[in-house]
This record gives sequence, structure tokens and C-alpha cells, in this order.
Amino acid sequence: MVERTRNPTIIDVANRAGVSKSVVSRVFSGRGSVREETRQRVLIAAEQLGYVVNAVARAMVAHRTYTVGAFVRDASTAFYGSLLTAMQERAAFHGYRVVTATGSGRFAVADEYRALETLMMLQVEALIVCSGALPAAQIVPFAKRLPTVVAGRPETHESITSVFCDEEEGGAALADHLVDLGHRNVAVVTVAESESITMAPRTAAMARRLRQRGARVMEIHGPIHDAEGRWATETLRRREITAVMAPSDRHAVALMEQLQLRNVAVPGDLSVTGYDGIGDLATPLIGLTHWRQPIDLIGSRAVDAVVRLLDGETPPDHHQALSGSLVVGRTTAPPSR
Amino acid sequence: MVERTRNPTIIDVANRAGVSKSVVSRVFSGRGSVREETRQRVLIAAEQLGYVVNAVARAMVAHRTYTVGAFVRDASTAFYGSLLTAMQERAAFHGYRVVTATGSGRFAVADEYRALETLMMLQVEALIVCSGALPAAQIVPFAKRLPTVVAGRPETHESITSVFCDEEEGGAALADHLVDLGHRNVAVVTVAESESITMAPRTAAMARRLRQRGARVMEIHGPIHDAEGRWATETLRRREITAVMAPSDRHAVALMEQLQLRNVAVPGDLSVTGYDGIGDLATPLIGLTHWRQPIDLIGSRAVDAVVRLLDGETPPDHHQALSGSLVVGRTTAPPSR
DNA sequence: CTACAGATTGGAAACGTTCCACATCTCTGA
DNA sequence: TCAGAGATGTGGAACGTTTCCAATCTGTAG
Repeated sequence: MVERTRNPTIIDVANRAGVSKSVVSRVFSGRGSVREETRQRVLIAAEQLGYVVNAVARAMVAHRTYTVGAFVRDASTAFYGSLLTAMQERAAFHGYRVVTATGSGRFAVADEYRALETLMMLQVEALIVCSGALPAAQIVPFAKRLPTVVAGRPETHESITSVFCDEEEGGAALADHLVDLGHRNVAVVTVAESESITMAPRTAAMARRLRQRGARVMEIHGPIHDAEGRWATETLRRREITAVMAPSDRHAVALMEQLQLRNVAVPGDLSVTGYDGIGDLATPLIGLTHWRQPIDLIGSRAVDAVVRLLDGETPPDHHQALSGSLVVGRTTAPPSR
Repeated sequence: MVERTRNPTIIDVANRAGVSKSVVSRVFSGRGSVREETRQRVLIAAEQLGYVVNAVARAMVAHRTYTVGAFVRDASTAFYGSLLTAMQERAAFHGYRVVTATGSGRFAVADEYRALETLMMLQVEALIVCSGALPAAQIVPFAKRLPTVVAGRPETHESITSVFCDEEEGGAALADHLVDLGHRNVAVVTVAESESITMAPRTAAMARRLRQRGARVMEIHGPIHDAEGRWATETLRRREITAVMAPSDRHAVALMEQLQLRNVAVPGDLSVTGYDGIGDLATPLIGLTHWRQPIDLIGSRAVDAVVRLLDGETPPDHHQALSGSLVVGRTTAPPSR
């Protein structure tokens, strides 16, 4: 069984080593000088007692926690999972920790606000907000008190720094790819803006570029699941649509599952494009044509920006737009008619 | 710019509200009684000052952080990502937070040990170890001081509680599935035990059951990547192998990518099985036959066990083995010869 | 009006560290 | 031998809470 005994403190170590607590403090914090022989005595005493520095007490007096708060809406998706991992890694590089608070999964703004407040209680030194949904107005009050960076979505409010991918670029590139292949009648699967702030401009960019290049565009409201699957496939067939652009890899794969069930061949009957290139769906086995976002880069740049803000510098780019790359797979081909 | 002003404290609020700090403390901690009118005055003062409770100071005096430390070897995989999310969610349900420490990704035991020590510094109240690699001997010293649960792998040491999936069951079920389909000559892709403690018994169970049921077994050391791909496919062909069992979905998909490049049809020429059923690789689009592990359940059960230990109860099952389920997809079929 | 119980409030100690001012020790060079 | 400088060690204040105990207030019953 676990014994719930009080942890040894700096004073226990001091007594055992026959020195004052100040010396022990200096040994473990690495500040100030200690005679080598004394230092060894302290280390041995600490070892014997199983002493570990109490970061809570240290944080309290030092007014520093070396902790960055990450607010993530739903960490279960590959997008946020990868983002989090990248941030954690980069933060460790700078000597910081990342503590995560998660929204409810449902898009309740009140919950998200409360999660941010929890991070404040934990005395995080800075905030990285990775929520496609939380509006800027909710973030600003926090940004006034802490260095705050929004990651993964463009945010033009002046008091908030942001790091994101240029959605225009990706949407346009995919649209160009399809038009170049000869598609002139394309469907774009859209998602409500309230669900994802990033996907709306993404699909808007697709539609705009398609029209610019003379293609006909039909918008389908996604996601396409079981019930809508049949309706969607029929519509696509009737309208003689030859390609569908999804707002994410996930949406694309869900669509392809429906198409597969209904014997619509990809890319034979219909070309399909995705968006993200994050996680396992980017496997060559599926071969989805998509726009790849440099998610790791977003994470590490966001952390870099936060660290610079903490150091009192202003980051070089207040709003950093990173660019992705087109990955052509086997789900797009020239139209068959 | 962000102003780095000192945060308001309980005393600032007390002064503004014209009461003592004890009263403010009682208002925010919810312990003890406060006259309703006073409470309102305090809340208003706090609101005006933008006061937020300092969880660090609170933790220090209360000797409670309501934090569980999760040690994860590599959070970037879908397995650990899902596990972490499940734990976080369940912990929140119990009123706890999860703080994560990550190993180096390389399998350096020293690094992993240091990560655990970091968690101790943070005064976590309990530990959940989710590393397939960290040996029990390294965990025991921590388990002596904190309630400790090992999640996702069996651990028979008496001072450690564990929650895991029964690897025997899954391996055997998949083997049965193949033998029932008529396969008599099967390859099993193995992974070094040092790389993953869970995969070794898993593949061992596969091989054992195959042999029991009269099939010939060939072991291939994985993973199968570019270089080995050609060799592996040739070997499989030469040995007249009709099915391959991978130690994970990921390994299975990597193998299938290689097979695809070399025009080996699945399941026409070769049946393939995976293991995990976690993350996006379980998509019907790929249709991988695999053993599905109830990862969310592992996470939440691990947290439940930890919370019970924290409450001083002994969890009902010291070692909990959960069972998974067989998912038959389109990558397995009767052998063609 | 008085006494008493219960509700409410205030003051002080404690938590485990860091940091500051100060004391002491050791060594160097005149 | 002595002064002074630098290295090393000590003790106490401070950080922002909670908690315990004592003090005061309020209301009720005798």
C-alpha cells in the first residue's frame, strides 16, 4: 500500500546534512556558491531522504511557473493531437511546460471561457489558444493580462498574436489542380462557420477560385454521413458533378466511405480532394489528394512567439501565415466525360 | 503590449471590500459561512479587480494539487493521444487535472525517469504510467510514494495497479479467424520487446494459437519499411505464405503500402490483419481486419483506479484485463490456393 | 433585560521555497 | 602579521493562500 507520509522538505535535508536551509536551496536551485564538500553532503542527505524539489513552493515565491497554458477545444482529433505534441516538444526545448485545458467538446463558449480561467488559476505565464471556435472578443480580456497567441487560425485583432496556415493558398491550389485536370462542374462541401472558423474561409477560397477559372460550383452542406450519403450521391450524379472538394481529410474520407457503399468509383466516377494532411488519413494507402498543412510548424512557431513575448520582445511577425503544400494522390483524375 | 503587473491577491480584494482576507478566502473556497451581503461585496470587489484564485498558493497550504501525472512515452501516436484524451476527460469528471510528461521519444530509460521526477516536483497526487517500455523496476520507487497505475500494459508487480487489454485474447482471436478462413501458412511480424512491451506477448499469442491449430508460422522481424519491403514480399511469395499478422494497425498499413507498390493484392494474394482499432486507420475505407482495443475504457478505468487509491480504497481489481473485439474487414479472405 | 447559542468576522500561524542582508571563514599580498 | 576581498554559510522575511481560534455580533428564550 501507498504510505501517505509528508514529503521531506528542504529543512529535513538541511538538518540531516548539518547545514542551513539556505545552502540546500542554493544546491538545488543552482544559484549562489556552495563549497564542493558541502554540496556533496547535501546531495547525499537528499538522496537518502528521497527529497525532490517542490515546484509548487518554488513557483509561489519565484512568481514563475515556467508553464504555458494551451487551450484546445477537442484534443481527440489528429489535428489538435499533433499540434499539442509539437507545442509540448518545443516548449520543453525552451524550458517550459505545457498544461492543457480542454473545452467541453460541445461548442459551449461558457465552458471554454471557464477552461481559460482554470489556466489562469494555475498561474500559467502565457496562453496559446487552439480553438477554431472561441471568438476573439472572449480572448482579448486574457490577452490583456498574459502573452497570448492564437494558433491554427487567423486572428486579426491587434492585441493578439497569431500563427496559422494561409487558407486561401490551399483552397486555391486544390481548385487549380482540379480545373487543370479538366473539371468544370465541382461540388464543395461546406461546414457551418460556428463549427469551425478555419474551414469556412478554406471552402470559400475553393469556390472562389473555381468560379474564377470558369467552373460551375455547387455547395453541399456537410458533413456527409449515413443519412445524407444517399441523397448526396444522387445529387452529385444528377448534377453531373465530376469532383468534390471536402473541407478536411476527415470529411473527404467520410464521403469516400459513402461513395464506396454506393459503388461510385474514385477517381473513376468522381474525383475527391481533402485538406490537412495530418495524422493517419494521409497514408499513401488511401492516396487522398489533399493540401498538407505544416502542423508541427504551427505548434512550434506558436510556442516560439509566446516565448519571445515572455522575454519581452515583440515577435517579428505579429500574424504569421505559414504555407502548406499540395499532395497529389490517387483520388483525383481527369473527368471521365 | 502586455502589461506585466502583479496579479491582485486576496488581500487586495479584502481591502477593497472592507473585510479581512479570511472572509475573501471563505467566499472563494466555499468553506465556512459568510453573510450574503458581505459575500456580494467581496464578489463585486473581486470582479472589479479581475481577481482569480491563485491555485499555486492554494496547493501549497492545502497540500493538494488535484493533479494526476500521466507519463506517456510518445504522445504523437493515435494510441497515446486517445488514451490521454480519455484520461483527461475522466479525471475532469472526478475533479482532477492531468498533467503530462513525455519521454524523449527515443527509448532512453534515463530520460523517462527524469520525466517522472518532473511530475513529482509538480506535486502530482498520483501517477499513471502509459509507457510500453519503462520497466517495472523503474516504476516501483515512485509507486512506493504515490498511488500509481500502469495503463495499457499488463504489470504483475504487486505494488503496482494496472489496467490493460488482454493481449492473449486478441492475438488468439485473430489467429482463429485466419485458420477458420483456411490459412495454414502464416507470417507474424514481430517487434523487439525493448521497443514495445505490449506487442511481444501479442504476437507471441498469435504464433502460439496458429501452431496449436496446425498452421505453419514464420516470424518476420518488423517494421516493414521501404528497404525491407522488397525482401519481405519476395520471402512471403517464396514461402507460399497466404496471410500476414501485424502487431498493430500501423504496421499492417505500412506493410500494405509495400504490398501495393509491388502489386500484391490484399486479400487476393495475401490476407493482412492489424491490431488496435484506434484512430483513423480503423476507417471502413481501408477496411482492415483487426482486433479493437477499448482504449477509452483503459483510460477511464485507469483514472478511476487512481482516484480510488487516492480516496484510500483499494481498487476492486488490482490488475484489470479488459477485453476487445474482433473487427472483420476486407483485408482477410480465404487463401486463393 | 440578561444570558446564551449560533452565525459571522478578524488575526495569526503555517505551508516550502527563494532571496536578501549579514556574519564568518579562507586566502592573498604587502 | 594584518587588512581586505571573495567565498561560503546563516537567519529571517516574503510569496498568497487556508485554517484554527478567539472575538464580536445577532437573535431568542427566559
